[in-house]
Amino acid sequence: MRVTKDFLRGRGRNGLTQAEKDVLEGAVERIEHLPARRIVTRRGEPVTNSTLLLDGVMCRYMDARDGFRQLVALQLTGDFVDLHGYPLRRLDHDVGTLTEARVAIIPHARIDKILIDHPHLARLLWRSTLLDAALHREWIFRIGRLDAAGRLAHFLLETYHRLRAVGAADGNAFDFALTQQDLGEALGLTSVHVNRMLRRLREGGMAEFARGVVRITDHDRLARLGEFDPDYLYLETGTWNRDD
Amino acid sequence: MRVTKDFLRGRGRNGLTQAEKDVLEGAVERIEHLPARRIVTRRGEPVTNSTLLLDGVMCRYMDARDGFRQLVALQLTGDFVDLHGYPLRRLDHDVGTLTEARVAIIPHARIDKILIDHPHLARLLWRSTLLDAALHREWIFRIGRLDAAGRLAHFLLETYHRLRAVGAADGNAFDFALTQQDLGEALGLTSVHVNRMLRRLREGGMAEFARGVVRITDHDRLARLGEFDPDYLYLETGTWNRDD
DNA sequence: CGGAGCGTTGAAAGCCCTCAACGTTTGTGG
DNA sequence: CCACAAACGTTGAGGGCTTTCAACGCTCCG
Repeated sequence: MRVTKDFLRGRGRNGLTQAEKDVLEGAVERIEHLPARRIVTRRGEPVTNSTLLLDGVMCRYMDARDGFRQLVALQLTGDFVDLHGYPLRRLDHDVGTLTEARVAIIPHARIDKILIDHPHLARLLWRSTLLDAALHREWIFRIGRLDAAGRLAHFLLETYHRLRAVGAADGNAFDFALTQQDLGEALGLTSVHVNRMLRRLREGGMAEFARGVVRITDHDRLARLGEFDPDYLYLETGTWNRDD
Repeated sequence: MRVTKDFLRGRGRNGLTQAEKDVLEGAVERIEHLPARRIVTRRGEPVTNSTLLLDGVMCRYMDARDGFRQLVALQLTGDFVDLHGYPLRRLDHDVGTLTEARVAIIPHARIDKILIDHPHLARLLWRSTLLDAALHREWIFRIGRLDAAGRLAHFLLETYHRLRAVGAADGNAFDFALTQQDLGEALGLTSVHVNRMLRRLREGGMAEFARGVVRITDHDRLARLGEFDPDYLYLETGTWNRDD
């Protein structure tokens, strides 16, 4: 089984030729296991490898003066966590794990070769970094324009659709080992208020989150509350994604 | 005079060879003039050209149900407004002008050729889209973790440093033809509260904004208030020298 | 010169935060 | 298997920041 099988899965992986999948797989230098709640990269450090997340949940974040931190991205299975470090050479944020994680390490020197020898694959690598940017934009919208309940609704649906694309959502539920504090750091809220809003969603019959499992109980009303439209995820529609 | 002279100016343009500058200049199909307050591209539309902003201020934004909009990016001289539309093929947000603008149109077919023939230039184009992503991340931080005065301070400094990089800030002042409503749409605030916070910055002797001109009167205190560090702008000189 | 858009200011209401206490779950060592 | 501690989750009360609503002044331009 290829370790890169979930890269762009459900989001344009079908645009890769078999040869390109082989090239990408061959670019992996090694696999690493990371414990939960570990800082992986600090902002400003020069980076020479990029990291493909195979399993687990990681995040990118920035610290505020008051000790709180703001998540700027949540990385799930199949995501390149820091491919943007290839053109940028250093990162403007920290990277860490939230759960235990398994990652594939890809040296930048091998991406150099891809740019020269495989321009079409290079364009898809570029594209994958821009899917992250589209997520960033939606996060700006979510924090800037939605109230607390709307932000939570939007975030849960975003995560649900992303996980479904890589086959990690089972029906209307998915495993999600984040704390209410984590949710608050992603949404610009306190954990106390996240707790209250989760209760509101639960009592409204829209979504439940307990013991590391999220269940979407009324997708339509949740989407209306969070003004959620999965357009920005650039998901493939109608195609079934086999494991290759 | 090259129309692409401000592309990556102050932010890595020196990494371009003369030949690459020529290639980029040659990729321009035509120049267009746009009036102020015009919608240029609507979300979802397929895009086949990319737009380099030569002069003026443009923005990217998303509409909320309540009629308000959230800016997700502000584009200044030298910015590619929608280069991400090249790998993505369609946009997940609207694009519009705030002031009159002059733009260069670059067909995607010509970028295809750059990817094949000029991998190093391709990497710098990729990089320029990731500089936008770094701005997105900082916007998430700003809206998610700073109070209203901090957001405003941070935003004014960000704009000041970006304009300085392309030679469009004169000492501690720069022309900035936005309304307080525009600022609110960028910062997730109402125009009324923007007004109050501008007064606070003015009375605190930190910054002034009147008649389309911003003046930074105490860079250090403003930076402290906005927790601003220009690191994420990836400016070439690394300097954020005050001119006072 | 009149109107529309923008800017300014005040008062009141609402959303979210802070602080605090307590209950629940998880993990660890005896 | 139990005891215990630490982390996480839950709930209430009060306060603060921002919004809402409203009114009015200013500027610019047709």
